[in-house]
Amino acid sequence: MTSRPRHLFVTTALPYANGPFHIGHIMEYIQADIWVRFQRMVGNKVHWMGADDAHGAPIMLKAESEGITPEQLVTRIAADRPKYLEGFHIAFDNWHSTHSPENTQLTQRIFRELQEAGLVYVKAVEQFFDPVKNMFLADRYVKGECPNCHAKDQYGDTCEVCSKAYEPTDLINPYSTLSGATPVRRTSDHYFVKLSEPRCKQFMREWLNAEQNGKPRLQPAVRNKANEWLEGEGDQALTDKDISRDAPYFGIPIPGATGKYFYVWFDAPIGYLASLKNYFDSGKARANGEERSFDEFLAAPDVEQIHFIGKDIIYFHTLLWPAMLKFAGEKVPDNVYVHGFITVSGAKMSKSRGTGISPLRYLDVGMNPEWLRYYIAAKLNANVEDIDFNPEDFIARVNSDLVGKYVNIASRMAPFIAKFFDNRMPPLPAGSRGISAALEHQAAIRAAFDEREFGKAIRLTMEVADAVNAEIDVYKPWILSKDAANNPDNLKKLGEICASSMATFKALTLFLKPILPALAEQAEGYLNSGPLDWNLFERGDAASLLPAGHHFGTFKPLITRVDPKQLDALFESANEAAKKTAEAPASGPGPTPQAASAAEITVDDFAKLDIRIAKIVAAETVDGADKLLKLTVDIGDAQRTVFAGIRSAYTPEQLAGRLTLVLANLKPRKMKFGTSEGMVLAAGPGGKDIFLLSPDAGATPGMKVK
RNA sequence: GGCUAGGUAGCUCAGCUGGUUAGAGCGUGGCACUCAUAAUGCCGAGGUCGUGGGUUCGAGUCCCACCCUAGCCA
Repeated sequence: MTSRPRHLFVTTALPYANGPFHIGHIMEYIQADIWVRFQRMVGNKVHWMGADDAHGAPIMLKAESEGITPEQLVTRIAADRPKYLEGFHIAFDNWHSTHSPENTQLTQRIFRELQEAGLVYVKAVEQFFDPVKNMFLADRYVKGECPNCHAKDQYGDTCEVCSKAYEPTDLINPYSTLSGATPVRRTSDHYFVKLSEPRCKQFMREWLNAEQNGKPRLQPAVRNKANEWLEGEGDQALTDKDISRDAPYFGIPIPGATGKYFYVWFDAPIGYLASLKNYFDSGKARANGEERSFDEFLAAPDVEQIHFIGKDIIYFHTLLWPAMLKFAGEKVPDNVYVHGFITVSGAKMSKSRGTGISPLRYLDVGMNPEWLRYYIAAKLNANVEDIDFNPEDFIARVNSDLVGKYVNIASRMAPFIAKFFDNRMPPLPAGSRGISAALEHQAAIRAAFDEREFGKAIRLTMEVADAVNAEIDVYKPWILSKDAANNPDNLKKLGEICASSMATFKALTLFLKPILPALAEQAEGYLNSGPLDWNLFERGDAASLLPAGHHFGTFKPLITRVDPKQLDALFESANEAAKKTAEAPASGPGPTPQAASAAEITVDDFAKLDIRIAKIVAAETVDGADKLLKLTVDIGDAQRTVFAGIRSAYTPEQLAGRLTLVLANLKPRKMKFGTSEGMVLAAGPGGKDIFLLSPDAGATPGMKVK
């Protein structure tokens, strides 16, 4: 507050425009949104840009399979974005697209500047070419037999069976996954950025290890990782980056090179700048108080350029992107803040297993977006760590902290204030545990927000809330209120605890405001305070928090508790949605839902499934899991333990001794209760309607299904 | 395989540059209270800080090895 405001150009990773947001995107946005709101509350100027990452072969192919143009696909996906962003109170200043005139212009400009800097060269590359689709094939579109262990149907980069890495051209009997055709080798000129050049490496070395505002610009884990890539030797050495793709490709044309396009990862980060340019050109920046032009702003030394990203794209943001900007003569990024992934109940997100949480479903089942914001904030810190969404933990955390501790303070004081003090602020007592705690912690809370240690900010905030609740218990206002009407001493004491509680409540509202903007706004309504910001603590004394005589608004319940049933609904619908996508993957307007079936696979794909007749030797319930049964199955040559989510439809007694089908080569999965070594096959929508498959008479355990 | 990080109470996590009986919240057991959205307060149980070595007067905190988890190897 005393220093000049910082000017922050903030971005979050551009979501790939071939699908809707998932919980991972939302987590990143929530992290950045909290940070951005906090920065605004301490008086800094923030410009937060988002955009769709629209280019690349996957989008082109997906559009083609739906019979629409890539532009139509991208437009359709983009149309859904506001639902999510508004739904979770994500306050971007601008949302744009990499498929835009701004991005074309900037990308081509940066490319030319890199050329002039002597960092671009052309080299012939031999690659597989699909003679049917008439296009070059990226590694993931080529499959064949592993040259090392001879496993069939391995991708063009590494073998999933023996983990051997190789070139796609090493595959035996390769085929295109797009057409099935045998690809031919063909040579084409590609453009490369010379990252391996000494001055380039020297720059990256300096950039990676530099300090920013007296602190390392990168988190230590990120810096270590990037340094490792940068300093690698031999076959680990940093290689030049291939930045071109041949037509057909959905992307930005390379100037002066017919039939060549920029690889999507070249123009994607430039999309940050394109969104910023669009923000300036459309007048939004000016409306947001920024008087400079786009070019002035981008080059200004006082503007900090900060990227929030996930740990999967560290390479691009800490090596390629800074180097691109540097040698194009642009200002380089100041910070890259990296976060981990979000898991659900310890399992990695997986649409096919239905463990992911759909953000839209979350809103549809009526859950409060601020619950999720709070929960995620409580788990976030500045490290590159994965965080886990645990349903029980979620309920406990939200209900206990937000309802039981924070909102409860206003809720338990409001009636007294209305009844005994004409809904006005009584005079503060000399000492107050709550206010002291708030004043003591406010600087640390502020620092924690700035450092993205949101979990720490919340811990400290809850300490303040605990202090007030304990203080209320000492005063016992419910006893004071009994004769306060004709006992001046008790009336005074009642006033003290009301005043202390409400002043602290105001501070707590401020602390939580970056995380809970809508709730804070309601609380501000009751506090009749106007929008709170960190100026509240400028004077640092208790009396300035909330002056005596201040008139409060009408108290209304601020937030409801989480109902466990809502979480059940969330996961049920997630499971149903997952089943639907499993049945009709990316089919768009094709067959009707009832007729929907899975995408076509080959006999070879089917052969990968080791489905066997199995005898259920034993079945038992699992303590602590009301959906699971623990089954011991005989699959011929072995007995396996399998956990099956069929308890809603079967009792252990119904199962013991019967035959069924088991997928025996499913990767074993560790669960809270043990390891599940296979999957029992069943059909049905769920609940009581789950139907286990059975073989006809005569089948014996171990027989393979084929 | 190499590398990067992490493994602290049932659960989720704090523990700064090594220093007295290792902390919090949730959950759990008991008590108190009833103003409040069955909210709140107090007391208690619960950890050989992944394992094994080492350095040190002293290590969850430093070093080595190993095990497990996650991720990266573009």
